[in-house]
Amino acid sequence: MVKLNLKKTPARLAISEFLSTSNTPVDVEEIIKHLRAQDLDTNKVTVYRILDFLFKNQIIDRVEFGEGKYRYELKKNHHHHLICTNCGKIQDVEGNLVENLEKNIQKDKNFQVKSHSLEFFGLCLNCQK
Amino acid sequence: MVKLNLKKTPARLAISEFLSTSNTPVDVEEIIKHLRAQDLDTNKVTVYRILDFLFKNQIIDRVEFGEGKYRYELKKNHHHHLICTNCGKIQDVEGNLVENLEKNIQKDKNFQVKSHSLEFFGLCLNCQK
DNA sequence: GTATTTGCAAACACTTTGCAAGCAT
DNA sequence: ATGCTTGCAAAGTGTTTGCAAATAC
Repeated sequence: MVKLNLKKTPARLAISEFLSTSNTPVDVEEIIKHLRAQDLDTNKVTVYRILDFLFKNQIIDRVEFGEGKYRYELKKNHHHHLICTNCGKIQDVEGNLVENLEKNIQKDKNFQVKSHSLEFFGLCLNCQK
Repeated sequence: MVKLNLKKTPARLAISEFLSTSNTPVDVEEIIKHLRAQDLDTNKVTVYRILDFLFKNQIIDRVEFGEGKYRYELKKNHHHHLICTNCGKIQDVEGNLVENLEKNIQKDKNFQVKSHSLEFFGLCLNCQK
């Protein structure tokens, strides 16, 4: 793991554990619900702060699926997501895939692709100096 | 254009015009700033309602770039975006590209890709019934 | 013991809703 | 004339901040 001044508080341990076992990006509400289920009544603010901490230390990724809120997942090998616009189910697609993507997903995953968004983050020419 | 019960109010005309001439997705703040610049003091709520109207009628797209807010752009041929994480500049990448993507962008666009996100929207097997 | 972490209250940013007044057709 | 559109006020989400109390080490 990363070397950090990380105190192992119950909330942190539980959130890390939850993110480890969850196989899709989760939102804050789901995290709190999970904590409650194991009798941890952690304040929402604390959850945000823990996520912020993990995010800034590059332990987790923060993603958006057009819902107007963030989702979080442990950093792992690069992958994409299949988001069902009907039930909200989120599946991972492993891969460095790039070609005939939608067709293959349609075939291999039985997922009816309606649309996708591909965004790049980085530095434009001016900002690379 | 699409046939709609669309009254041509000043705000709608100005927003449509702005979206037509803007070559990147804009947020609500930018729209309001633009309207003010031409002496249209349109209420923020009205802007949201007009965007909602255009979005629901599939005239515009609504995108998210991990900023915690929405951006809007006229629907057009499929493309991706280059978002500078330093200055916020957004560029379009035309295409049905899928392969060696980052390398090519790096080379052709002089954009230093740090990361990208590729999300698919559609229906999972259960929801296709 | 001490610095870090937490909870509470409050604020903040973005977006949506209810309702009455105003306007385009 | 009338139904669509707007403005205002308010509320609804999701997220962040200030500060004092609690806690891990």
